[in-house]
Amino acid sequence: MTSELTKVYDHRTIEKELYEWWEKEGFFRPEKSKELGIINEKSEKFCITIPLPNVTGQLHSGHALVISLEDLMTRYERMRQKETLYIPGTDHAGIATQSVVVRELLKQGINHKDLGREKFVEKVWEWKHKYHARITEQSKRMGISCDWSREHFTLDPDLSRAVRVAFYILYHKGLIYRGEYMVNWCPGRCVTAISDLETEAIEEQGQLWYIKYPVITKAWRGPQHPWGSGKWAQGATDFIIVATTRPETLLGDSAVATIKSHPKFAKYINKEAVIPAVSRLVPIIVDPFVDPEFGTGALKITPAHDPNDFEIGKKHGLDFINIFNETAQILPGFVEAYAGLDRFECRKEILKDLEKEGLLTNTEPYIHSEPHCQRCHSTIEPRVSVQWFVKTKPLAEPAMEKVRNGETIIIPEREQRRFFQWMENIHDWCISRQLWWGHRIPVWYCDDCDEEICPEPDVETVSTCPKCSSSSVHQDEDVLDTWFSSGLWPFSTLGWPNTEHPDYMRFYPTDTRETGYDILFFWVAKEMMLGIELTGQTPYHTVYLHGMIRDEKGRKISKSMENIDQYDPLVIIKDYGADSLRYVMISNSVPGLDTNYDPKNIEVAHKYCNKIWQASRYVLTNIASDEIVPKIEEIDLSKLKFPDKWILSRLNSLIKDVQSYMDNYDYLRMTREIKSFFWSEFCDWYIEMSKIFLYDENYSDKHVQKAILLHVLETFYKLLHPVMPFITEKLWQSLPDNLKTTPTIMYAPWPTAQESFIDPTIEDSFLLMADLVREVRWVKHDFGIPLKTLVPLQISIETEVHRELFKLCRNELVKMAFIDENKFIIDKNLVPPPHAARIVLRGIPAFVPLSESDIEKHKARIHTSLEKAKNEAVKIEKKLQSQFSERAPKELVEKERKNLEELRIKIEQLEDQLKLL
RNA sequence: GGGCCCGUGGUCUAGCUCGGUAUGACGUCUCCUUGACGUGGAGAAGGUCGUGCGUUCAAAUCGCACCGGGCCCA
Repeated sequence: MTSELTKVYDHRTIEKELYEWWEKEGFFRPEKSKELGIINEKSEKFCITIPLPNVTGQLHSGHALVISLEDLMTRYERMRQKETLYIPGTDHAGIATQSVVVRELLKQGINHKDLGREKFVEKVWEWKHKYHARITEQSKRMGISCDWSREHFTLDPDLSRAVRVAFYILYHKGLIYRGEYMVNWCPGRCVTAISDLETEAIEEQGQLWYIKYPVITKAWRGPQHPWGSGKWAQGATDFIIVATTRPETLLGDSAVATIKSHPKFAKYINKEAVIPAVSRLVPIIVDPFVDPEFGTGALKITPAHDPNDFEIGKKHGLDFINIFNETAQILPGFVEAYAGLDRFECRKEILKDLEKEGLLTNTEPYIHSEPHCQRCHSTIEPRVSVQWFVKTKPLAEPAMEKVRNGETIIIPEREQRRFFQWMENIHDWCISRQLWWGHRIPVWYCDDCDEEICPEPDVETVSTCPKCSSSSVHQDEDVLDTWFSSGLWPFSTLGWPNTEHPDYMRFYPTDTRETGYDILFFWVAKEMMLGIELTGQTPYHTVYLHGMIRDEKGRKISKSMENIDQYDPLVIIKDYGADSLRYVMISNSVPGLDTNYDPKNIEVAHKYCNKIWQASRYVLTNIASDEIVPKIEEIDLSKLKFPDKWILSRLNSLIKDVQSYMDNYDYLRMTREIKSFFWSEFCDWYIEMSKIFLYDENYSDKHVQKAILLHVLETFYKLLHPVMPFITEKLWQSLPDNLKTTPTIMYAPWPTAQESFIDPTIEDSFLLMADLVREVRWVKHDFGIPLKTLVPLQISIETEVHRELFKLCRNELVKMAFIDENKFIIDKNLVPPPHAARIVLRGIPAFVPLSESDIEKHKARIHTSLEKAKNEAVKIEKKLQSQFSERAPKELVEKERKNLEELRIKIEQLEDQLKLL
């Protein structure tokens, strides 16, 4: 075996090469583990599908977290000898991709509408091909162990067929319908309907305008002069005043509403008001929706342009008057002067004219929240239009049931409450989008008899109407919401609708959905609803929701930030390596909570890598290339030395703890404990103690320590592998061949604890020794004695237990504290020698006899610990004097008493020492 | 308007379900060129756990109110 490890850890020389090797060997494919005999027919399986990224996107901190967590889960389960499949893929991202391409074309002076649908879609495909490789390449840099041979794209033929089948089934069950409803319309760049979830409410400083609408009376039968003449309302005597934030919509008003008991306006109920500008006569109605406290207690009703008014309009059978074209410009036919104006320009004009006509009574500032398009940030224009919807209520109930009965659990638990809240108040899901990029709605219409046709999924196109045989039929122009195809992801990627597909039979339902809490409703809810409806099963048993990655101050990370590079995963990987990035992601994330990513942490992780590297170098350089070191199972346990027993005890405790953390998704503690074991126990103590034996020319059983060094390393690599796949694989590969039973650490069996190695007495003895070593070193420090100068030590033992503990660690104590072995005395009731430094540990007095020298430092230190002990004692005394002693559990009181007793002994001994000095 | 989350040494962070001497890291300070590592080793200092009231023998943890930051829904 060779130990050709470079002097310093350098991720650049290992990561890329290893990934290529893994991929080339096909280790990510479940078939490979079968071939190698790692798993068999009886093995359990584990399957997870990636939260599909946008095909034209690029790796950002969110993806880095996703991949870190999911690959951790995947590699862990794979090492647990499960047949493991992690499915990658990408999403066509309808609106996002289309708008990017539209913009790009515009830069070239091409309007996509001029290009036409077919040509445009071709262009988008070109774009897709160009960028598809990017996110894939970047994911690979993270070390993702997914099966690339099973990669999917939502617009590929098989997944498109899944969409057709899903639509067909839901349509014919009546779960998909077409209807005229008010939708969120983006009149900006997107020019399409979008779902509630695609909007975001932004608080804005707006205005509330008070507008007088004249009321028809016997004396005044309506305007006699044209709008804008200044005399439009001349002669009117009665007015109803409405307050609005959107005066331009009055062009589409079809009623004015108030409440029955309105002090001023009640008398106008059932009369008619005249809408300014358009001179339309509309009824004055009563509706409980009107809030008497708000504005004037009267509302203008614009059923076609406000969601509340839409409901009121339907209830009262009002006219739905659309005043805008698709980009929210005023249509002709209302007031010619306004035709073609943008909604905000029109607002200005109309206000000017209202003023002129004396109809604007008041203006006040008003903060209100308005929905904006998440993509292009335009103000949403509510619009009545014909759209396709999924009936969600019948789908939501079974999904909630699965969560209620625990078939699917959501982590963390409070997200479950959020899930229910949303599902209980779910609205029908608008699935049509006025785009060209996506799955075209598989419905045709007959131009002659208006028949609506949703043919069998494999019918490519409909050319004749089945009802009237007309050949004049056309397909719906719209495409489906991207989340419709994403909602099928956990099963469409496994071969559905072919339920005989081997992947579907083996891996469905999948095991885990890992994603951000921000898309619980966008996506997880839809996967659950569609999955249960279409496959009869919940698509996964666990939903793990992670938080958002923010900067170290908790701010959102955005491209426009200063120093954005230090948050860019690609830059981080280049400079520090994927292992370090993954470590930071995993060791700082708590389910459901946002993570503040502090660039400093990446340095810490990188140092950790180097430490791992260096410790491995120590071990490997101590083993000759032709040396055969036995495995742990092969060594004679009676030859184990104290440090060996101790580290094996610690290692097995660690394995146990890690297992429990993994079971509870507590990755923070898992990584923390592995690191502290490795650094503070294995490196700081075991490796140091191993030198006692390895560097002793008279010691002939060095193979024992070597075997243990290798065993601990090997186990440690395995425990850490799911977190840091590259460095662990690299170092694991450099271990002697007889230790390895698999070609890659990816398949090496996950460690299980061997209880028989866990020995509390040994651990206790170690702690005693470590404390004493520390104290002796302090004494040397205080008296200016070089660390390696041997000093005498006398320990006064009172109990057999202590004698036993010291007996165990005697040799190591002498070596680690640099004690003069000839002057090392452990005995009962030792009398303190003159001029000795005294050490107090657990009430065991120990002395380091010294010649008289500078003792001030030592005195000062004793004073400090005396103070500390006294303060502590006072605290406990107070506690014991309170009702604590009567009411607290006996064990606790007892424990405190014992603490106090020990402190008192300590104080006494320290005081003695001060006197002696 | 309704709901949720967060507020812990200079900085970031765990703990809060289920109350019992506050976790880890960075930074700071002291000492150490020890044959894997100075990207290292040995130590130290630093916290009224946002504020107030309450429950309790005991509150970072439970309850209420308030302040500050964020998110979601209407």
